[in-house]
Amino acid sequence: MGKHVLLYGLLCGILIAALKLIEYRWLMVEYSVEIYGGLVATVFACLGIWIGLKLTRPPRHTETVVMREVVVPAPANFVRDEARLATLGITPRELKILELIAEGLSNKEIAARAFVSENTVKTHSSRVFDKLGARRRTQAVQLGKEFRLIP
Amino acid sequence: MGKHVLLYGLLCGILIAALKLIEYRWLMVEYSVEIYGGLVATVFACLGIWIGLKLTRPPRHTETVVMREVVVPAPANFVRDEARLATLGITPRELKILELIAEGLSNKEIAARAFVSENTVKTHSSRVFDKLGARRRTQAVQLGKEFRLIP
DNA sequence: GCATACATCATCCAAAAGGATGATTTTGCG
DNA sequence: CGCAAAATCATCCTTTTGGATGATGTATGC
Repeated sequence: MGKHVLLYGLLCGILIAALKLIEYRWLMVEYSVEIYGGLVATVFACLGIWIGLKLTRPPRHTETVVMREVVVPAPANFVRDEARLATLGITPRELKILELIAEGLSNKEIAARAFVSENTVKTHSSRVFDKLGARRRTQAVQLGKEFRLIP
Repeated sequence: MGKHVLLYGLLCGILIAALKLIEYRWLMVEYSVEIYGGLVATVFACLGIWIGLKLTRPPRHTETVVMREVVVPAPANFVRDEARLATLGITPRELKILELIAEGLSNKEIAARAFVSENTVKTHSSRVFDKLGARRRTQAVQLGKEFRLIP
């Protein structure tokens, strides 16, 4: 900011000098005042715009640490779309796996939690991906939420 | 915007009239040119600042509404938790990547959509995983939603 | 001028995920 | 009982993802 003020001062100085010069040369000429005024007006308008822009540029990192604990908008009113579930032909086990995937668990963790082998988890997830038309687990989660199969 | 231009024109008109008046009254007085110039400079500088501020003020409704057939579980009233974003130190770019991950895109697809290399996407995602405390992208999405960083 | 933050890209390596396929066991139902 | 759907597990192979680290360029702040 200090640099800007300095620059501003310098510019003003140069301007004043320039104006003095113009003044001495053109003061006698007709319409000199109008030209002079116009010049001053233009230059200062530009300068003003520049300053305005500088002033409003927000500082990059003004850490306004305001802790604000907000309860997550829990999907309390979640109702599973059983119809869609049926039309897609997704089995209960596959849905369970999808839910666990949505919780951000790895296949290994899901296997541990569901008391099955990791291979089984992979089979279920592959099937559910097929049925959802997903190619990745993140996509499966996205689609699962869209279809209201998982909260 | 049109309103602003009109207002600007009107102001200029009034100003010119005022200047004419001043001119006729004070042109004879000594130092009149200096005073005149100073006045013009001040007024136009203020005007410039005002215009600069107007220009940088983000317009209220720049967002182009694009209809999407995807009707996700109505996050109609989603408000990003900027405070949390700041405390976690997640940068805009990282947030963008997180959003694209949540849409179920692969790193390659994200790279294509964000016009960067896949390596860059991986860097951003790694950073955002670190900051979120996630080990997988599904987990990152889950946490991102919990923290209200993404819809 | 120098330190910092941010964004960008790269390389190497390991772990996880995904696709294809086949086999075995459970379970529900006519 | 016998069948079919569902669930379970495995193997092989490819792709994706994640971790660690370093380099470069560009702003910005002090």
